[in-house]
Amino acid sequence: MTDLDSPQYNHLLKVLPEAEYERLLPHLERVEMPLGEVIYESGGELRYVYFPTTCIVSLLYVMENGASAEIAVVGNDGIIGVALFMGGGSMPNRAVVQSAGHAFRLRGQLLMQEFNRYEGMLHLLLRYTQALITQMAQTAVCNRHHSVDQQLCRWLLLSLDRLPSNELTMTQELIANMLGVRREGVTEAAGKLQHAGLIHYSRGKITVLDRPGLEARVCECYQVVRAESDRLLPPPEDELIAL
Amino acid sequence: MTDLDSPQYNHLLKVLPEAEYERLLPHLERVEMPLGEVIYESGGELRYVYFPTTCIVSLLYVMENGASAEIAVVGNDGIIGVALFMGGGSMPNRAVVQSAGHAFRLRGQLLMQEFNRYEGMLHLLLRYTQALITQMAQTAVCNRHHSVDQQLCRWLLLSLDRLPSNELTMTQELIANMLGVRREGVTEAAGKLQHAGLIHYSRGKITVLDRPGLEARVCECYQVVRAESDRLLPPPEDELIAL
DNA sequence: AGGCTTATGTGCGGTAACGTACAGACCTGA
DNA sequence: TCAGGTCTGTACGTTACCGCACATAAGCCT
Repeated sequence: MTDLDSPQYNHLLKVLPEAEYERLLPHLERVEMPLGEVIYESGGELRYVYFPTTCIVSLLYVMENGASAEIAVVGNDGIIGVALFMGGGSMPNRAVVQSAGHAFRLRGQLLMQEFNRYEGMLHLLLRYTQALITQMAQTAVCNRHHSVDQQLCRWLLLSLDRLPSNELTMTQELIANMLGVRREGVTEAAGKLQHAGLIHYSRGKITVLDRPGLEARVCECYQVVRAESDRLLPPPEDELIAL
Repeated sequence: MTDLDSPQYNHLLKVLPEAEYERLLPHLERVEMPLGEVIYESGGELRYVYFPTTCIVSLLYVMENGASAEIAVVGNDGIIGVALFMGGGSMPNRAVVQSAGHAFRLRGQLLMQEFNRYEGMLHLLLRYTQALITQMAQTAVCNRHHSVDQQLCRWLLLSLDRLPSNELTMTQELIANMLGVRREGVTEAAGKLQHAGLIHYSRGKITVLDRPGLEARVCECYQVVRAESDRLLPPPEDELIAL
């Protein structure tokens, strides 16, 4: 397994052709990503893009009345700031650190140079964006058709996939914001999972005890997203054992 | 206003640089798009991309149990087959003709040549994809937080924006499939709108009588999608009067 | 005209999630 | 050790939507 502190703990940086990675390396700046930090505000300018390594970032949409919903989640499998190379200039949603850790950031201009000049970066980023689109679409479907219980399982598994351990720091209140449901709804759903022995949590720490158990309860949405991501961006070989 | 039968009735083809459009023109094949036709099946291969002119195509996700939900809608503002140039190869969802009409199709290989060789096409398509992403994200939020009434307004307005007339051929049953709700729910919501004098419908024909009235009832989601689309891809000048 | 199909309207009980309110548990720091 | 904040558990009435069942109505074919 790649070192947790290396930029290559991020999958995109890892699978980038050697030459392109070497060019970027001197410009990658390791930054702390504390819980709750807002990386981008909706409509804000895109100075930097971020390659998460040990953190997880949520793409949130916040509505006029303050209600919110998570649209997608990005960890060491991806990049924050897709709108930059898509040509949008600004993000249409907010990006918030959902799980503290680190990321490597890169000036937008530098990424664009690489994106415009060399095929490797372009194709890689576009493939990742395609996976991100799948995740968003699946979120829409899940919001419509599945219960809070199922969505909680999906959310836990998606987070787990992006973390080195089986423990996450996250209050039920925050999870509720992500899922766009009431805090009490999460309490109830989480209570069931705890009762079934699948997780253990206390005051903002959730430990997953039985991952297969979660997978048995989750709706199809999780597997769809997972399968499409794996198809588009095969995980680094040294992680295949963990599957 | 551009001729309904011209490829340039499609906005993307219209704003494409002259030289690139000329190159594509001989390869654009006008095809009939009958109501209900499945353009792509989920997971299918992408032989052609489609530039709708007078038709509307829905991107649908169909679940294991048969329930469905519309993720986005594409008309003369866009292109069907984004996954091709994103590198996915296959679509993760189904594309169905939601309103009959015509489109121009192009072999995937030809689009890719243009995409890889000339900047105009690449940047244009990426910007459109960014708008599509916004639409998907907003669909996810709308599914979570808004009532069937509001969603119906949004859906009608999005469809209306992509049609030359104010009449659409669409049963309540089909609308229900798109929104992922019960047919009876649509009946009720549509009844309210009809009662308020905003629309008139009978047996699969819906006529919008009072567009501003719909806009007054719709949730913020519609305007967000509309604004972002206009920002990323300004509509052709000869349509600006209609705003 | 008559019968079939398809589209729409309506009503009723069931349920999942909501809004609100509050109580207990735990953690931290004075 | 006590106070105050944060996190979690629980309870209750309300609402929106669901699932089903059935009635009505409009078009279509022979």
